[in-house]
Amino acid sequence: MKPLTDSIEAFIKSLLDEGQAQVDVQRNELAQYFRCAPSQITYVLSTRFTPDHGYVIESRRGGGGYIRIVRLRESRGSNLLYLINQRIGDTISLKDCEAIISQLCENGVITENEARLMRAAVSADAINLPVAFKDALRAGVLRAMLLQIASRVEEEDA
Amino acid sequence: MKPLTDSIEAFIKSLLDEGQAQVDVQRNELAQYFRCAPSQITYVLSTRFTPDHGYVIESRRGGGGYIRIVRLRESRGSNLLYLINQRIGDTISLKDCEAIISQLCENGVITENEARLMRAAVSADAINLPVAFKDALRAGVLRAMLLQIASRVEEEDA
DNA sequence: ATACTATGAATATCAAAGATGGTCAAATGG
DNA sequence: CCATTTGACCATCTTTGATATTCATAGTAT
Repeated sequence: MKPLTDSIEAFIKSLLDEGQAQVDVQRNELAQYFRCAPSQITYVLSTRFTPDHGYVIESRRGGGGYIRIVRLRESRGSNLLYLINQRIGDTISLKDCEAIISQLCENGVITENEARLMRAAVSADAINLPVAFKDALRAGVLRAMLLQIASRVEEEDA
Repeated sequence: MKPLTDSIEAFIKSLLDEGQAQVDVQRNELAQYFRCAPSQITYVLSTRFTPDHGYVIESRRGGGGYIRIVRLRESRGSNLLYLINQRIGDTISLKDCEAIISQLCENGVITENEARLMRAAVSADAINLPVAFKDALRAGVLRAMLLQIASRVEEEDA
């Protein structure tokens, strides 16, 4: 008996294979379709659709709520997925951050203004914590921003 | 099923997009149009048209009553300084951050992509700390980014 | 005329109900 | 032991309805 997890995973991926970079699903609806507990859906998403696997999840509760599964784009030139999953660990220094941000800017992945914003967000001023925690916090902030960049739809560019 | 709130919000914004800085509506009339309880209108206004979002509401009860939605168009510099020096204190909630970021985007101070980056930087995921500290850290990160934006104002003003 | 009152026409408030998704630990199964 | 599956409980967002408040106007008493 193949576990449900695999079917649910395959089903979601089939939705994404229709060319879209993202799909919205309703947790309860999906759960009903597969006759399983709603938390099963959460389980599949949290084990098979992580940034590690090249996806991010956003969701909204309440009436009209949804879960959005976004496929991260393969970065051209700059290896965003590598940066997110390997390069940044639990902590990262300010210097390393700046190197990464500058590189993204030079490769045209982000604009000069976006680079400035990112530098500000990871700066020592922004992160007002004991030194021991700064690098950990910085890792989280940088990763979140890189995930955002990786989920941008491929289009305009500057 | 998209929630009514979103449609009502969009409708009001479309009214404002016709060049006017303000628009008067009648709560009951709007509610009838959307086939919802009048208090639904109040709900939308109080959650999506706050001063942080860049709007103020005035209203009058009784015969000939109305609700006036005024869009604030601040000069960029002064609004930024207000946000940096007054609005953001030692702590700020995620919701308030998001309102402020949306407002900057709607007023053309930042691009859509920059807004996304900023939201990512202050998101719950980015700031991996005990709840008690999140809001304090967030204030630092947002302030640092706003300072960065303020420092570019001179150059590209139209 | 002036002041007061009654009435109807709006909006405000607030709590409850409804509609989602999230979390976590326990049960289950290979 | 590890991955899956479930269920009870929680958090958040939307929608509604009952009740309170405010305002304009018409009517009434003096």
